[in-house]
Amino acid sequence: MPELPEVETIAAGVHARVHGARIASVWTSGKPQTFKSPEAEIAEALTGATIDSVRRVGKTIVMTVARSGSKKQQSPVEFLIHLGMTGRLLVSQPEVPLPPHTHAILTLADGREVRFVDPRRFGRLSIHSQPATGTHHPANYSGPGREPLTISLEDFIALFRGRKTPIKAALLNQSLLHGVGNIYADESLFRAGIRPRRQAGRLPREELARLRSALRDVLRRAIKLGGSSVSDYVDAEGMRGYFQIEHKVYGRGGEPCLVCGTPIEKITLVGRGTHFCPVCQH
DNA sequence: CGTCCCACCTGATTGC
DNA sequence: TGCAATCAGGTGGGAC
Repeated sequence: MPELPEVETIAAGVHARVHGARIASVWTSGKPQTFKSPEAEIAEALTGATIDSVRRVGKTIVMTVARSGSKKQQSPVEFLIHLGMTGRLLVSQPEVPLPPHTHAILTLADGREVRFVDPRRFGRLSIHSQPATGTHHPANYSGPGREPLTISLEDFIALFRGRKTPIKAALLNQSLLHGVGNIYADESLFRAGIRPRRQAGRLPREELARLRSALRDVLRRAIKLGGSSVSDYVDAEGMRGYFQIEHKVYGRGGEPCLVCGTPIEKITLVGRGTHFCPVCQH
């Protein structure tokens, strides 16, 4: 479900509400598929720890916790939350009824609950212990991909060099770029005037430059509007985003292009619904 | 290694 | 109305 802007919105919202809070207890659902680390390990690492920060890396939410305690300084621990298609991370008062498909609850010392809810169970939870000292590089949460908001033009162009795959498939490939999913791939290609089936490696640098800035603009604007709520996406407080109002092609198959009036085409590409304007995109 | 395709799940919507 | 088919914001693994 959620792509970079939605995950960014959720992580920022959860951070604002819970950083500095102590985790009093942890409950997990026992659905094995959800947990990439053993549930006991997750519960043990988080119980009694303090939440330092919650941030986004690619489409992954990284909660960093510290276990200050009687023992000497312990290594920091990172709780990784990937939302899959339908995952939600909510901060709720305990009296708010538990939604169906709740798979983990971190109960905070003040009684509030951080809840992970995920009907389709494509989401994943894992725990990651960092070495306390040393010169290791940061954990490779989402593979080697680059962040689309900070990558330089030269590096962006280099990502696609020699690739025969359609540009849309390349945008969705998380080992190239982090955080781009189906909505923002279609929207950025429309804004850059590029057809989704074009071979990535054959796009001239001028078009790739347009694509890079279109992608940045779209992602930044979507973050400003709190993400896209297509069906059930909500932020940490259960609020919907508003970027879907500005979608120009995603979900608009058959409807007139907002620029030229031609019906938007919907095709299947790399197994995903793909929307584009046959006139505005070349 | 690069690329394609399917499996993994539930729920909402569409179509007969 | 009822029920089956189809479609969803993602990823990881196996086949080629």
